[in-house]
Amino acid sequence: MRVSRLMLVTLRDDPAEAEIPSHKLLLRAGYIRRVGSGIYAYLPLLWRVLQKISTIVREELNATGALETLLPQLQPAELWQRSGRWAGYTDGEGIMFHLEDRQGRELGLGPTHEEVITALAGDLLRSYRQLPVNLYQIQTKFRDEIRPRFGLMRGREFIMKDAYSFHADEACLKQTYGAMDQAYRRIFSRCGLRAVAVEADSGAIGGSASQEFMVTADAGEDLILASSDRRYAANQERAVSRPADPVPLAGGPRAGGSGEPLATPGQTSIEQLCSAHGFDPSQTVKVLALLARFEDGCLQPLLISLRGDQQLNEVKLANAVSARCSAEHGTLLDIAPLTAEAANREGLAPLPFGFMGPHLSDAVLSGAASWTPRFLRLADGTATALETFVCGGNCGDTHLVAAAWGGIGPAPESLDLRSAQPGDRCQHDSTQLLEASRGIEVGHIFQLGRKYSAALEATFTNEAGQEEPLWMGCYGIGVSRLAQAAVEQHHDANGICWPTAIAPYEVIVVIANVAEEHQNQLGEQLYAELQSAGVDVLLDDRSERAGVKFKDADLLGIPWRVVVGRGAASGVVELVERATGEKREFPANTLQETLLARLLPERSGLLEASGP
RNA sequence: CGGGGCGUGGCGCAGCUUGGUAGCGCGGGUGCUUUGGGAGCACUAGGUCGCAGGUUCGAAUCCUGUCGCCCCGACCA
Repeated sequence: MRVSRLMLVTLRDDPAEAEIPSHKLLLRAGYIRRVGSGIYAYLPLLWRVLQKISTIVREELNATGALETLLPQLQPAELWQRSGRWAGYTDGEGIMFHLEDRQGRELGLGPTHEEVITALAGDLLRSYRQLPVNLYQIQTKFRDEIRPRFGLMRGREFIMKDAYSFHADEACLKQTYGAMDQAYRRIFSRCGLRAVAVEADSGAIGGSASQEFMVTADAGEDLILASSDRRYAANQERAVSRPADPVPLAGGPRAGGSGEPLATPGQTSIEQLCSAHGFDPSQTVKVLALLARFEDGCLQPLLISLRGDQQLNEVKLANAVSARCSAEHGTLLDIAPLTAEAANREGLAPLPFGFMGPHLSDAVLSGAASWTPRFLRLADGTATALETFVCGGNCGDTHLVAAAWGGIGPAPESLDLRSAQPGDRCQHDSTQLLEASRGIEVGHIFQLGRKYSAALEATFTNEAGQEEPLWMGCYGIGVSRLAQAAVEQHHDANGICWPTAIAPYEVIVVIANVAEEHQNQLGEQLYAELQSAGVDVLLDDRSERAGVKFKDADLLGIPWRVVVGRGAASGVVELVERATGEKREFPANTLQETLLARLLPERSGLLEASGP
């Protein structure tokens, strides 16, 4: 391709709309244009990148025996109502764009395809003899994101590879899950990305085991916690650790465990309480009042106890609340702090905010207009493990010192609700500490189990002749996000440095001065030769000054640059490697050999990392 | 949705406090010179100052409303 015909529009200044390097560079180098919030045009250069990534994804998935397909994006509401996700995905903070056709039928624009694929699988897969099957597609997904940001990182329309596998039993599912894990590692490696696999929460999709693939980058939206020996890595949403030991409260329980009242005027936070009376935060129990809202309209007050020095992990809490209530009340829509104003609107007497203890009576909820008049009481294990502690006295300006479970009432149900923090000791080895880094989630694999197949009655006949729901897995890769993540990981002050395997072009031949006939002729000749050797090559034939063309070549990030300039008359050209800046001069007639020797291994991708 | 910010030629910005009819840099076009790291000179085209009301003799500037976009939080490939 000739640069003069490429519709190349590069920008000298950073566009005001972009914040992070990859977003700025993709805009400046003419790879993308914003059409609306979270909606981008993939310009010809980026489309080539996306196609190269897609090819790698196809090759690796096909090698595992997966089948490519293409499913509809416009999906009937009825399908989603059957799986029970229509309400959750359209009400509340639902992410599904939905519409009505002129017959008044409701339709959704696919944010994911579990429903469609499971319905099809239920139709087509009837016998264990047909299993396992793994289907995938690469296409645009639509999600009404609460806040689109960072260009392609979180768009409302984006390209995703999604795959769904179907199995006769769980062992087979685990086998395919493992194969996908390996395929994903090869895909990211071939794309030139440094990616790490981390344990993850399953989120709205549900299911049991799940693992995310994170491209490490400062601009990443997720916090990864990993042990220094690399044997453990998890998303903070999911991460577990050993909490620091509490500082024991001297003297044991007082007043038979019901605690001794202490005047704490205006001391509504753990910090204020501790600094006023010399307590350590780990000697206290803090109590959070929250309100869970469900699909069926149920509003369930929550009373959560945590050790004072710990932070609540909202993902763990949401999972715990769903597990206890969703069977009766449907999808958990959200959990929000229970505020004084909300309590007032319910017609309740004021709650002792800032002085709540774990034994706050359900009586404070009696007469509530719409809430369930009983707290769901849960506690983190660090709180229930305390023999004695300081907690709120359930009336204004009073705390209880040296209270104990049993003395103030029974301990709530105990589970892991705390956020693991950088610096915490690891569970697998307490000499290892968790270290934090940031990551961009580019892939996520799930063992879904039978959630969707049971809901949509997608069954098969097993070896014993009985009908049972299919076992399912699902596996996603954010293709357009991956392209931007690659830029985030591979750029410098002058522009993008694409890994060769996903670069839009592999080589750019720059004619320094098109007015010089020698240069022109030699440039054209090299361009033709590289093309016929199967190289993806650009020819910068524009009548710009050399400096402009060099700047553009660097900004675009083409891995190899061949400069046809002063040496052209004597048949000498210069070869420059974008990533390192390394320059070497060659006789033009040996260029192709030298270049191909470098290009061929780079093209196949498999990185230094997985090396010999 | 809560909090913060911004809308002025294609892009990046100034002007707004203290109203007087719009400017700078980059980019575009033409010509000459230049030609290995975003060239120089000259000429030139291009803007209902997001939109709608209001105040005023007069509004980019002040007031009200509205729309759009960006950043921080909740959502996720």
